[in-house]
Amino acid sequence: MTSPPDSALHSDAANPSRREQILRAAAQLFAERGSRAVGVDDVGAAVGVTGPAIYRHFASKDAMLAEMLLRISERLLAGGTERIAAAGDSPAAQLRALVDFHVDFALDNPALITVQDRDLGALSDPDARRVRQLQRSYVEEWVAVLVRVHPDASTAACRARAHAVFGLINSTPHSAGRLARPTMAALLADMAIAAATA
Amino acid sequence: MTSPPDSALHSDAANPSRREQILRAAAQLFAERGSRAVGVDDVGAAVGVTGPAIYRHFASKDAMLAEMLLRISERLLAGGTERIAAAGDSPAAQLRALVDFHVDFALDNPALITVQDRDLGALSDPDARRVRQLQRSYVEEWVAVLVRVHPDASTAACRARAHAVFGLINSTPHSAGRLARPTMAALLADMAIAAATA
DNA sequence: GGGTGAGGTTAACCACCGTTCACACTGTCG
DNA sequence: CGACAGTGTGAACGGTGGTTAACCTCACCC
Repeated sequence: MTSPPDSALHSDAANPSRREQILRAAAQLFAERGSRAVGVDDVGAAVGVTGPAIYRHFASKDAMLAEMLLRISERLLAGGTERIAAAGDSPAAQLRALVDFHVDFALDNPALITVQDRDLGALSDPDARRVRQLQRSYVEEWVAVLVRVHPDASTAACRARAHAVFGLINSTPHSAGRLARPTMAALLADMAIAAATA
Repeated sequence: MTSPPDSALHSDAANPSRREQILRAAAQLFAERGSRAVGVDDVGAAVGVTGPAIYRHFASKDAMLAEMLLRISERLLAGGTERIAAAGDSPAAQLRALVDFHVDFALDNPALITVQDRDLGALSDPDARRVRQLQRSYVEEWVAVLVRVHPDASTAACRARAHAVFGLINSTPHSAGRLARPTMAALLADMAIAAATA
């Protein structure tokens, strides 16, 4: 409202639509308190409107959470696919690419990381199924690479390995901002590679 | 009820008091759905009583959660202290002792691990402070060891390292039971050591 | 200039859930 | 036997919070 240039009707990263503002604010609040502890009034207040105004943009509070989690899973899966393709054939290079990608994502979106594994259970059954399917696909990308890194290890072991590496990298929200971003990124990536290749 | 030997009035691990049964059932339910999504009636039903019966054993639902989290933090802190003392002077041996301890704890109590970092925010302010203080003490035990393992690294970096290792080991609830317990324990411990010493 | 549609507001509705209450049952102890 | 403590029950209360309804306003456009 104060800034004149709102070209069309929609978002542009720097000038996000109301809908986008709501999703971002909700992600932040959900990460801090958990989705069930955050009221629609809280989300509204965070973007300067009242609670019921939310319903002009989302069918329900659950739909908001569903869209949030679906987007995260899709971004991770798409990003993983892309990075693997760009990394060439070497398993080590592919692993490094995946690690770097996931570290960047986690450092850029700590709130999303938190919500993703805390509030999955709050989704409706069909939404939860869809999100889990995307997550599974992403995990399997990692597993495929890890199987090539450890030719004599079982797939199950590689899957456990992948989850462990996710846990390591996703610890970011817990050790918030005490280290400069590049330092933190390098530390996490080194640890992740070491754990994944141990 | 089926087993005759209920010597005094109280618990004995195999024959836990009603109070203890409630805490265990609640931990399980809280881990599965999140404390705010679990009703008092659910907890009651899980031990074969109605919801209000809970109040014969706990002052409130929040008090239940508080006791649960306090116990976890205390067990971790006490266990860590004990294992370090028993490990001798070598930093590498102390690290190995901490890792083995934490891996065992996580594999034995996946539900508690989940609740601990998902529902801390649901605690009342004074309870949350107390739990965080215990957690911090436990983290600092790890940091002290890690500082000796990495003499030229900053304390802040070692703290981030500790959180990352926790994330790695605490991934257990996500990769539930596909691997035999000893295999899983060895895998996690090896990865944790590799990450911690990278 | 009046119809239209997008986006907000306030007030009300309603379901759910933590908590309390009044009462019942069962043992033990004096 | 009768008090009493411990534990459980069903019913009721009250707050919270998601959702809907009715109404308003403004930008836009033929």
